[in-house]
Amino acid sequence: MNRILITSAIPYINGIKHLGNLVGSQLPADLYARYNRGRGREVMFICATDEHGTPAELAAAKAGQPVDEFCAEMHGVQAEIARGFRLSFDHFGRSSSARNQALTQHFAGKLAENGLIEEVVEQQVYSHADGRFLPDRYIEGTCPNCGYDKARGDQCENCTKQLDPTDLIDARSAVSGSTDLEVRETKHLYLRQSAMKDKLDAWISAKADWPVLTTSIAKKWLHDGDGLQDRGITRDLDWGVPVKKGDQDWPGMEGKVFYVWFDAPIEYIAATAEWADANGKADADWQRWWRTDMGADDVKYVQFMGKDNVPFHTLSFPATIMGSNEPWKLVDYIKSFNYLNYDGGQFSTSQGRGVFMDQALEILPADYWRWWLLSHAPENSDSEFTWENFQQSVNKDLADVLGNFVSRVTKFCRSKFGEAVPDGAYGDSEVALIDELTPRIRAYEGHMEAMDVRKAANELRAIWVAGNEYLQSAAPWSVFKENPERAAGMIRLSLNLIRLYAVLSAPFIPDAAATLITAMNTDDAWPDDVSAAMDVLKPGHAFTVPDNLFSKIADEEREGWQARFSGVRD
RNA sequence: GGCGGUGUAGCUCAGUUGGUUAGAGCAGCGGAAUCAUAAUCCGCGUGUCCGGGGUUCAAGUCCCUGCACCGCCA
Repeated sequence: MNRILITSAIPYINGIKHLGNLVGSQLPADLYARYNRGRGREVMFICATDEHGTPAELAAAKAGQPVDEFCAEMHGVQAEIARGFRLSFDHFGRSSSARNQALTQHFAGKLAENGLIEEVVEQQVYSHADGRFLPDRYIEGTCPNCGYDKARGDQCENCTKQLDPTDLIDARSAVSGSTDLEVRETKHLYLRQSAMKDKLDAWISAKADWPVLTTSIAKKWLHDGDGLQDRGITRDLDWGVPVKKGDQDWPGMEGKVFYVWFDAPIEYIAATAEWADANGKADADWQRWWRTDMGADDVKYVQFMGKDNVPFHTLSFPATIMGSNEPWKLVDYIKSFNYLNYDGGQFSTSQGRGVFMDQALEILPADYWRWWLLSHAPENSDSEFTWENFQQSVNKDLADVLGNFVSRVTKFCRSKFGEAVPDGAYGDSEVALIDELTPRIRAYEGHMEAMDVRKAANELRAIWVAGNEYLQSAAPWSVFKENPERAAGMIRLSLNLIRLYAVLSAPFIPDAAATLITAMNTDDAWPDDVSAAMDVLKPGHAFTVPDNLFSKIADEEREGWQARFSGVRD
């Protein structure tokens, strides 16, 4: 399979994500995308904003904007931050697109045709003042249990008791404060996931190579209690995909929209169609990624997400795909992540705790964050961000080991031989280094193929260290005094090593890699043959000495950030 | 209350289907070198693998139990 389809869980439109969100989906997805492109494979890397639902409506109202304008603006903000982190999406779509609307309605129609949609009448609270139905959590009142006066319709945060909105005393709308509420009957559509339980179970059971985090969460939902439950896929809202059966009206569902979790994963497909539209491509150009009857059988499809998104991607979305009875591409591998904690607690969007993506970029270039986050990715268990650890790791790995290697080699060369690759033969120590590097690079590739992010980072670091070890024992600065030609061979190898590092490191630290490629005045072809790769830069090849790749984080800086980010975001 | 997860060196973490003296990076200590961003390289770990039982020739690795922290659900 030389075509790889990669999707990252799509971030909600409401606000800017924190570093924990980033490392759980978009960043490792980008790492994998860049690696595969580096290996010469055809990659389609898709992400988007998840724009529908009540939180977006309320955030827009708070900002005094129509919800569509609000989303358009926030999409722009998130896209800009993604560029700042060098997330190399082929397309960053929007779940509110016409493409997604049509596809979502199409899937709903097919599911209905196949008897997988059930219409259910239920009771829900309607607010006359707001002119809308209110989700349970947007109804406030006094808790009948403990008397707390800001209990929510789904749960009292004070005594943690689960509530029904009708339990609340003096219930009022959390949106407007109005007490003019009424319980009304309303009809909703349910996706009959329970009818597909066995099929999903068999599918998941066959995925022995998936991370246990992924399969264990899926199995839990499949087998816990009464097993996989049907889920409502519609809501009484204005902002969303209107409920339709394909392009036909759906009697009795007028004025309702599909619930976000139904339309959000369909956006992976729709965003690829958006990509085609944006680039003047034909439908066949996106369908070859998604329709197994149009070439997608040759595609390897990998999804990246945090563990909170696993149920939707292992059960709900596959139920949608399978239930359509159409030849859509199912996911081949789901890479899931645990949570990243922040300095002893959790990152929290709602509480504004931790470092958010825009703030991170204000402080330091993307490469610093990319390197630390990926080399500490929460793969096997939750992991922890601390400022001391961040400072030490980044200073040591990036500035001291990699950056300083480049600096010492290029500056030594400039002072003794000038800014061109010197002419000198390779001896035993150079061959020995190549012999050490070759299995290391193969191991690095293996970890990248397996999406073992931390292991890949560790191997890459070891490859950087090998250069310093070599240089230290070869000691061209000493050899030069007696045998300049021998020293020239050592430096020629070291300059080629810099090029090698740039190529290998690009998925982790793309900006620094690009700087090195430019400085070395060379290309970024992958080192399939390490020996040959050590001979790309020929004697006489001109280069320039780059500025220091990474400046170090000073203690005072770290302390300042520590203080600045100790509280909550404004 | 139920279910699940985690608990390994000062810190962040690896430890495959139970099998030799439990590992890595960072920090710390000692040394070498001086090309380089006072960077680099070499050497140095007697850790109750949370506590307590148990299975086994053999357990960080399996079972039971207690404790701590964290999730999810009622």
